[in-house]
Amino acid sequence: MGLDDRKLAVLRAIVEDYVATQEPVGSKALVERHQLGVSPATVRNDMAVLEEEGYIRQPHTSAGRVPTDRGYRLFVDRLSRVKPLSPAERRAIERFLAGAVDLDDVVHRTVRLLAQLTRQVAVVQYPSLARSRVRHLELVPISTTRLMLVMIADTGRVEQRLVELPAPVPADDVIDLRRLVNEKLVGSRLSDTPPLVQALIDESVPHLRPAMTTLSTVLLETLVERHEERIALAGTANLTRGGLLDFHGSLRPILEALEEEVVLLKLIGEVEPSTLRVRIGDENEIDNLRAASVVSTGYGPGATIVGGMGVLGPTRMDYPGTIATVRAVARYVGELLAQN
Amino acid sequence: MGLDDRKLAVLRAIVEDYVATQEPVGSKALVERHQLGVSPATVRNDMAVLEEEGYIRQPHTSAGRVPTDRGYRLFVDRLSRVKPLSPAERRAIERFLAGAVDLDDVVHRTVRLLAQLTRQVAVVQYPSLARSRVRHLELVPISTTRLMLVMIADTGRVEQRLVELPAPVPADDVIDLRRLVNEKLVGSRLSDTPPLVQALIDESVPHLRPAMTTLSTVLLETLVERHEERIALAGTANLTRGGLLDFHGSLRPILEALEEEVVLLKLIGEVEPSTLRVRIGDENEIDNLRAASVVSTGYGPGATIVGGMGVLGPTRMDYPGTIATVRAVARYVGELLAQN
DNA sequence: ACTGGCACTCGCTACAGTCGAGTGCCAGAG
DNA sequence: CTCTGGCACTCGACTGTAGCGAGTGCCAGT
Repeated sequence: MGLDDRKLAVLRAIVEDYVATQEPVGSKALVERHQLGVSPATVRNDMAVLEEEGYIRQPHTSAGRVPTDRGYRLFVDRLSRVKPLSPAERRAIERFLAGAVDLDDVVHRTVRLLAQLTRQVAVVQYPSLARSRVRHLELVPISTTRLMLVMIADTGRVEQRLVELPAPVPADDVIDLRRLVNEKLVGSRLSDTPPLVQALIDESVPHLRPAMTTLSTVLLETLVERHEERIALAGTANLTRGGLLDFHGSLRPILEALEEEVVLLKLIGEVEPSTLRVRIGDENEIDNLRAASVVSTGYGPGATIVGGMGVLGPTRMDYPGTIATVRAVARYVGELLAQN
Repeated sequence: MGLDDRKLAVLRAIVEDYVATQEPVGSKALVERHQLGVSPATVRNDMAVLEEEGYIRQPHTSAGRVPTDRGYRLFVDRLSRVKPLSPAERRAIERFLAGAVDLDDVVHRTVRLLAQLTRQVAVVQYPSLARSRVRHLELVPISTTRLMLVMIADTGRVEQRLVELPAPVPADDVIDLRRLVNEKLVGSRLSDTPPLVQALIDESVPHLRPAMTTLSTVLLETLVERHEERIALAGTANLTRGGLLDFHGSLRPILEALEEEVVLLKLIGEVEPSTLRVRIGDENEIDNLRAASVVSTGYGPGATIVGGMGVLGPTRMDYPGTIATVRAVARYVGELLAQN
């Protein structure tokens, strides 16, 4: 229960040393590397208490201590101070993102940047369509029975889909269709479109109705319900950093999880009003990731949140550093989006 | 030099057994599992010759033999018969690809399919823009000084880019611009556009020239020169299959290579008239992949080739099976593209 | 409440010995 | 000339033993 200040200091020291050295840390080494002002024996007693409370554990009887997931949690919640980014890092972020020409480019650069700065796996969700507004819809005739539907969202995201029309539609009608859908849908949230789309069908002049129905179906099915979310990933090579000591010796489950878009979305897509989320080991809902930790946050222009981004690494990671980096990158990207 | 038929049969047996068991194979086991019709001693003599010629080697003095890259090469070139796909596999391919609604979808499904069937890492290049023809160019005004340029290629690929205009351009002029670029460029190969684009600028009426210049720059820079090629990847989790025995114990270099688009393009993008290419271990130009083999081929509607696809795995892979799968998938995708 | 001391645990390393798979070579048979 | 059986040899894998040392828990003393 009562964890006095020194015990907390000991826990902090253990976490820091273990993260740095990747080896179980013993009482003697601890008093040497940190100014705790007490003897190893005293530290041992504190350690015994910490172990009893489940914050640290011993891999083997004759080894030092290692933080448990619970220990990391306490560390993150109460013991770590935010580690301010170095000017060099700030500059790197700015420089890296400044050159982006495109939304795709922004996302791409961001994910690489995150991976590089944290030396871990980075995940970035494209601005969610559900949270975007329609800026423009374009219909491009490919043949008399085929249209390419292009949707441009206010976040800069562009999606396209081929539409197979039930019957040939002359060029003039395509113009009408384009005008209609734009009039009705521009400015609305994609998540709010279903009723609007229905109205669109109902209000169409009869000879346009079949085409409009197909068009609407595609609009709803693919743009709203399906593809919906896209994800960018980078830094998987960083998983091999710890020489397989992290992740309980097998990258398999991690790599598998990273291949599933759904899983990734779960990881970083659940954007809550809260600013930043840290999930440590067991706290992950996804079984395959029980050996990993995830630091994630939402991003977007101003206070709005249009998507998530995050970083995945071993539970034994530099939490303060990672948190600072993720937060900073998210803010920069948000500012960048706000400019457009 | 003279490798008589039996020696070749021995080599084939060694490759097959080693691929299957992942363990060095000895003379005794060989005669047991294959009907070679001779005694272990004879096989040993043959093995000695094969080793001298560099087709196999011994990991340790008291171990069995393992094929060398050169051995695999000989096996692929002269000893393996094509392994026909099982009907189940054929059906899987058809079913998997049939549901595709979109080019993106096709590529996405293809890469997953390849990874699943071969149980290795799969790479698919999107239809190369350089090899595509322009079907349509669309300009969507975002603001008075911003246009969204959308290009639709005849392969179904769609690319977009934001264009920052040097000065505001009224809506009417946008229409003119659109007409002009479409008149000039539709139907032409992207790789042939540079001169056409130049002509476009020269022939523009003066007041459109600045806008046209910017537009052309973007067109060339981003669509032709930069993004250019896109790549889809799947199955990285399969790298962990061999329990790190493959790949000389470290996935690091492989994962690193797979993160570089440029590298991937080198892998599968160099599409030659030849139908299918197998690069074994050392034969790879990319240092990081010296421990891996790559089976790649081009694909496209009919005889045209619009992109590449391939599979990467340990040198110790099932070449006949992989080759058959890659070839079959590429053909199906080609047919699918031809239908559009 | 902290400290020094001490006995104890147990993983790691080194070393020796055994086992066995696999080889190379050779003499003899076909 | 080719193949075979036999035999001695090599060397990695595995086992068991022993010593080392980091680290602990506990206790008596300040």
